[in-house]
Amino acid sequence: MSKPAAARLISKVPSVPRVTSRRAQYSASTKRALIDVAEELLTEQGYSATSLDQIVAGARVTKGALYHHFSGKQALFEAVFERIEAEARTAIQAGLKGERDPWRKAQAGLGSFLDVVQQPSYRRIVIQDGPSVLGFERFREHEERSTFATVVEIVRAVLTAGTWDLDEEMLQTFTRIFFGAMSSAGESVATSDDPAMAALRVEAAIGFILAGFQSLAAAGVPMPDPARPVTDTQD
Amino acid sequence: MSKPAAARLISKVPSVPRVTSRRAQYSASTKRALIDVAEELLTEQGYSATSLDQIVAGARVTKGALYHHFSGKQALFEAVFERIEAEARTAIQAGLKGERDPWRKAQAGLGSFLDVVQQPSYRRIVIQDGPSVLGFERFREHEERSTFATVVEIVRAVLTAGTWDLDEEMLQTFTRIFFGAMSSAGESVATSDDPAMAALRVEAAIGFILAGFQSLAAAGVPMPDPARPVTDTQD
DNA sequence: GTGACTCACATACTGTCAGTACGTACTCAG
DNA sequence: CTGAGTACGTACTGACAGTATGTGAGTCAC
Repeated sequence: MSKPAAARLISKVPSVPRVTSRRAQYSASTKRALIDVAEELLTEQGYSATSLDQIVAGARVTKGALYHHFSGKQALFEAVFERIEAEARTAIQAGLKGERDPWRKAQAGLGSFLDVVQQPSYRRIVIQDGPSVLGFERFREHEERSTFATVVEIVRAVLTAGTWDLDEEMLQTFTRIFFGAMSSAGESVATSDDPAMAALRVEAAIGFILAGFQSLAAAGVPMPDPARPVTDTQD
Repeated sequence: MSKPAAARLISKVPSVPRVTSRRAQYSASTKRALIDVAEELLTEQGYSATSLDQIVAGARVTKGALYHHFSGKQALFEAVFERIEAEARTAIQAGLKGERDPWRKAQAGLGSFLDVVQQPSYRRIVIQDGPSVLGFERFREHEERSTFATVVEIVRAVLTAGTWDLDEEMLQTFTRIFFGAMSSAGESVATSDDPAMAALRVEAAIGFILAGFQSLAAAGVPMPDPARPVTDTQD
């Protein structure tokens, strides 16, 4: 009994033209199954508490299959990580759709981010285990390409709307700050007893900070330039 | 040879009154040695890449000694973690000393925080491995008791100086936001090619945000209250 | 001082798990 | 039909966290 049955589940092979072979479909299916099971177990138990034996058992294959598709445990983790982050990115960008005003765009982006960050898989795999398993370098690289890249554009829109002309360095700095603020705030929302209320508070607080920006813009206060000494900003 | 010589290094046993027994001193010394070696190796290699065999070899004891003092690898990590965080806290509070004005206090606190966050041991053990090894719950508990507690007081001072009366919930929210902002900014400083310049940029950016607060305070803009529906703060 | 007792380790072992080496069935091009 | 390559399965190894148990050096009561 239970000879590890490889993948099936390819229900409707279209009798129409052969674009990929059945073998390739089987292969892709087992790879997907591995990622699916891994995501579930990694979310529930975390990286170190999840064994490869558990994963391959859940996917009804053996370690041979796993090591055929992935170079190791970390690579499998990274595949799961990438999928979750990609989903998060599209969710956030979907929330931005339609918003034209930079300030409202920022608020909308924050809202969808606060939704994303409450998903257990995102919290556990991306936020909690991500930096440790991938190392900070690789983690940062992923970030830059996904959610962070989205935040950069929002912050850019907000700051240029404030009529400040900014060099790229300061834009990066502001984005890092806002990104960190949102991550930390999102985490407090996720762990709150009343996430909905906590989310409202976060949105209010960030809104207040943005209002401060608007106030400074209205008053014509210039963006500080750390390249020049502090004393006199203008001659 | 090389029978694992237990701790010595108790150089000057005072012939004066017995406050602790020699045994207790030996014991405390080997415990310290374990924590010292563990901190070094954990900083260099990270948690999972550091084996207990390495640590006990470095401390010139055996696993028996380690498991006598600590319940396991995680407990040893936590001891190291606590010491590093305690040092960070005192360093930050030392930087606050003397500053009376809340706004200057915030800037000073930020400055010392940016110093702390550049230490390899803090970055690796607290920021990178901490959440994953301890789990988010325990990590948060440590945070609340150390650096976070300091930030709460700074933020409270700043906000009350802005003449806003705030409920505790919003204070917590603002603190979370600032704490996250500082952590993320600090990390970008630490990984920067030119940390000194990056630190200046971060200080300028946070200063700008604080200036926004001051501007709102001057204009008499009230603190938003998410408990009540959105009132129009804009023109 | 001397035995009893306990603490602070050391030694030897076990179970678990990531990773590897190698065999094999199945598919597909020619 | 056949050789080749893919997509696995099986069996094993080394490393490592944790445990069970032994032991000798302090410490203390008398």
